[in-house]
Amino acid sequence: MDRLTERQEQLLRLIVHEYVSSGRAVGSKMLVESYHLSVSSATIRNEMGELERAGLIDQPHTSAGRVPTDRGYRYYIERLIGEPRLSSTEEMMIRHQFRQVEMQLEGWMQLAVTTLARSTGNVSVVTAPRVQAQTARVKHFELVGIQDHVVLLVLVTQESGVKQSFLHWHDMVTQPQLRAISDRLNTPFAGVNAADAAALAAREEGLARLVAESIAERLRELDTETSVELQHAGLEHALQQPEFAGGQAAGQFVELLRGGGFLSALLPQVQPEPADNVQVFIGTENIADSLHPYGIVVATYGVRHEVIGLVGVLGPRRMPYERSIGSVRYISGLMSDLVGRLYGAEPFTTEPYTPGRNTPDHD
Amino acid sequence: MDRLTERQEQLLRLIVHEYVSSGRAVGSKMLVESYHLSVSSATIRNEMGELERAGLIDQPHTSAGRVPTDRGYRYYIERLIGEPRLSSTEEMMIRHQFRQVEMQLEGWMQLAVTTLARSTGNVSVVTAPRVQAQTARVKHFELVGIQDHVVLLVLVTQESGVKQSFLHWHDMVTQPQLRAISDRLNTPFAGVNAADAAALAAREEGLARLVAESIAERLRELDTETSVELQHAGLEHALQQPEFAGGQAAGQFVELLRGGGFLSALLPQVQPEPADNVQVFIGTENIADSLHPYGIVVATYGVRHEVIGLVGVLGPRRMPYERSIGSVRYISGLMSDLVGRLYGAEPFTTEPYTPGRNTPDHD
DNA sequence: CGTTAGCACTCGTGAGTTGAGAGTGCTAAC
DNA sequence: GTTAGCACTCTCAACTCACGAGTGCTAACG
Repeated sequence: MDRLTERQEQLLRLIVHEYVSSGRAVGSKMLVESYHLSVSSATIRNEMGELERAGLIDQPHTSAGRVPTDRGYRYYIERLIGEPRLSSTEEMMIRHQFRQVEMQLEGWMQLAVTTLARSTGNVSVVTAPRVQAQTARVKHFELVGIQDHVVLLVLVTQESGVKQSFLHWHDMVTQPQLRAISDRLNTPFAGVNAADAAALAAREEGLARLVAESIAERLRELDTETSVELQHAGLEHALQQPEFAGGQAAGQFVELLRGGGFLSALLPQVQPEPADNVQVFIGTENIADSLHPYGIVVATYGVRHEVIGLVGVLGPRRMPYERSIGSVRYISGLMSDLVGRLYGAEPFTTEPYTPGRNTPDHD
Repeated sequence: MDRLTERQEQLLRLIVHEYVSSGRAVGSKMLVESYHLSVSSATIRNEMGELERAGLIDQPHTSAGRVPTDRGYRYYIERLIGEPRLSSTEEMMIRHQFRQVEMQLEGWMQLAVTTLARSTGNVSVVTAPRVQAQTARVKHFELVGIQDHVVLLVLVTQESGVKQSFLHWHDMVTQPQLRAISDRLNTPFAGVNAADAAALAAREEGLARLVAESIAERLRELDTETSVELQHAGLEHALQQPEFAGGQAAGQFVELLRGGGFLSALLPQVQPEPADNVQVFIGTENIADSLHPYGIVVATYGVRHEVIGLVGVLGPRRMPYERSIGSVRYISGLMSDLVGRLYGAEPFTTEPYTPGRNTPDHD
């Protein structure tokens, strides 16, 4: 499509703004009046005709106002809003809240998702950062007796992942016994991957074998893990939107979000790198049909090539993209920074993480 | 209120059934026709007048049919449905599903909540069983080096609770160093409660002090822990209900459920013991105003006096109480049984857990 | 040639209107 | 105690209808 004239762009901007905030199709006369434009409504109509021919806006029916199309939103985002940022006071307030919470991933995620929901008035989602290493390798494991027949296995991998599971053993288990196994096996298991661990397990007997097998099992899980946990917040906002008035649409939306279909539909179209790169998918731009009714603003966060999580905003196609992009960018930068501090100082880091321009560099 | 006549009870039963399934106020003529009653609609009207005078049913407006009041539902539950059970094939299918899942609390809870939601067509909730001991005492702790400056503390209490937290230390930490601390402190800390732990911590220095303080902190958390996690499922069902048509009501509902206000509103009115005792709260019977619009069917599950969790169904006042009670009772019995197996064989158990009559005793 | 006033036309929306239907209570007869 | 009949009430869905917001087109204007 060719570049629009200055005035057409201005017009498109107004239409998007007005439609997003009011939810009703916007007409020429109303636009002239409420924005005190210096041209008549007839001129606006002519220009609107242009925009419609360019496929940027659409009318739901004759004699209704115009509504932005997916392409219209796209043009708006690409060329009309630049790189939106939150106001500095807002950034400060968010930063301040993050400083309150202790140095724990859980808390950060929780805070990120609620902040984002509040800031955008839409549903926000976040996933835990996932280590990108192809194969998990043992760093260290520990056995803790919980009950006579129950043992807790805590497995720490070289990728800084911690995984725990309960083992049930038919005989009584004592702490010294566990200590002995742990002492004997930790050395041969160091640096071992799932396949190796399974091989090692085959040579063991009794409880030690159960432990070794369980380690192999956990490693396999870490390698093949696809079920990333999705946290979300702000569902109550979305349900207020007229788009979800009928129980039908609302039900589908909730199902998508909670049933887990959302992530698997979204992930294929998200570029994992570079982090903090905000990506927007509007309506039919989404690959998966199930996402067509929605607008999505996401960014990945984390340490380059190593740990990557997802943070984003989900709502009806009619959503405040400018604000959402700004918020997602800032939150993702913040999360990258925090995760970088947690993982960044590690020896296995090969490339240092460079904070993006939206990352707070002083506090 | 005095006992109703046989026919009045039958009538109330029909009204409840009809209203719950149709959602529309039920009138005399319609009742006579669709249930082929052997009396005329006029007689029904007279009887309905009685029921209305007794406060069991109500008409939303003149010339509308009747709708059960909270007291009407209460009467229905107390005297008209006995002790509802699921069909044996249904119980079998549920039991079968539980057998598929591994011996892990997480999985059980997940399964319980989804099964209950599907079975009742409403929102279901479940909390993890919480140990009832007044003061948590250390059984054993373990330190695992995660990174140079990060240590994972795994604390096991005598009540079989496992709690973990990350410690950040300004200097580099090695595994032998951790081993030394763990060896030295595990003995004096055995059986210690929060206050004692804090006292012991005061005598330590450096990293050991950090560890000891963190243990004391965790114990204190276990003692005062009020924020029980609530899992829920079946939100999509509830949103289909006409009661939640407007975004307003739906938003409040979601907020209640996810904002955590629900549990703190519910808990004060739930009797924790005995387990598997199904309790029903209808509309204004709920103490908290925020719960007035809803009907709630809950039971506690777990081991007597020791570990207690909550499982239940939440929906609009118009909900299938009979079915919900049956489902909740069965699921709670199942969960009690499972938790009993996990905790029951423990030495700290003083009274053996006796499975209720709804507990599967053969499999 | 861009802009604008005027005009004819479309069509969704919301406010009334209206009739059908479902409901009720009451009364008198069975 | 039951029921047929009746007068009455009130919701609901359908229908009409005028309004207004919107459009595109055309002709005139600077």
